[in-house]
Amino acid sequence: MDAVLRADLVARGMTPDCAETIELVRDVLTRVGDKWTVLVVTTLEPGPMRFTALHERIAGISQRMLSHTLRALQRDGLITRTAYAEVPPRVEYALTPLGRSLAAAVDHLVLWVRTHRTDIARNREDFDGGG
Amino acid sequence: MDAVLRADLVARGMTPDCAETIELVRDVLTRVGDKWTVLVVTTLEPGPMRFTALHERIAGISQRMLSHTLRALQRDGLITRTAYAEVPPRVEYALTPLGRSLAAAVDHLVLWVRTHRTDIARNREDFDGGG
DNA sequence: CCGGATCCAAGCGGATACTG
DNA sequence: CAGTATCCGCTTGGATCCGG
Repeated sequence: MDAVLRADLVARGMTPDCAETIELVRDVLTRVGDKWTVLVVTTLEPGPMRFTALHERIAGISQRMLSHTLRALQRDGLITRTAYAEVPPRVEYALTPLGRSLAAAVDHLVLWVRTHRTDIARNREDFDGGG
Repeated sequence: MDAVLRADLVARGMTPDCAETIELVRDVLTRVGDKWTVLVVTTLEPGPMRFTALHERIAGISQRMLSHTLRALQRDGLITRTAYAEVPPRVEYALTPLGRSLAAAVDHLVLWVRTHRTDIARNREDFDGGG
């Protein structure tokens, strides 16, 4: 991954274990924080869904980005991809237990945002307006 | 913000309130998930710190990105910036209560990563290696 | 000491067209 | 139906120089 950064963190007095954790946290946050991941995961929460169903329900996403996002989630083991040998083809995506547990962890952040969004909005207005 | 996306979410059957929450969640995750925010926040956790101290402790960050990251955090009200009229100039940054509460919310994600990082690493290896 | 201004490279994400 | 390929603009982030 980013061995240089890890070495830097260790040099700052961190244990290698803690440094690697920070790396991974940033990595996970970067993935979850991209444009579509949260929407895809929340859309999958009720149950398995097909590619086209996701494409219809997540209005505004392109086929390319839906495909990329699904593949990234699959790579991390957060969703499963099941292709059925039928005509026409059918592919279903579903959250794994790991994906569900991540969604639960993200829920804490969702709760934090719901609680403090007015604070943030006001802070931004003050900062932008008041200089 | 992204009025189009919000309209899309509402069209999907979401309440405007919930749609706005998802927007803000994505917004916060995007901010927190950038390259340096987590490191800056964790570095500030022990107490207030000067620009140069941050620059030294967060090895690898450029002055430009440190400045940008600090300003973004300040804009959201997550840190304070205190400039002292001295020669040479002295500026101190510190987490606000809001910033501290966000750090606590992020801690859940940190815990999740600590718990499941081996799973994720193995999933990626399987996916990359196994095709 | 603190950072703004400028320039530049890499990657994310969108539109469109095309396959099994 | 479920994607892949190509092209392209925009944003992120780094290097460097300059000002208060």
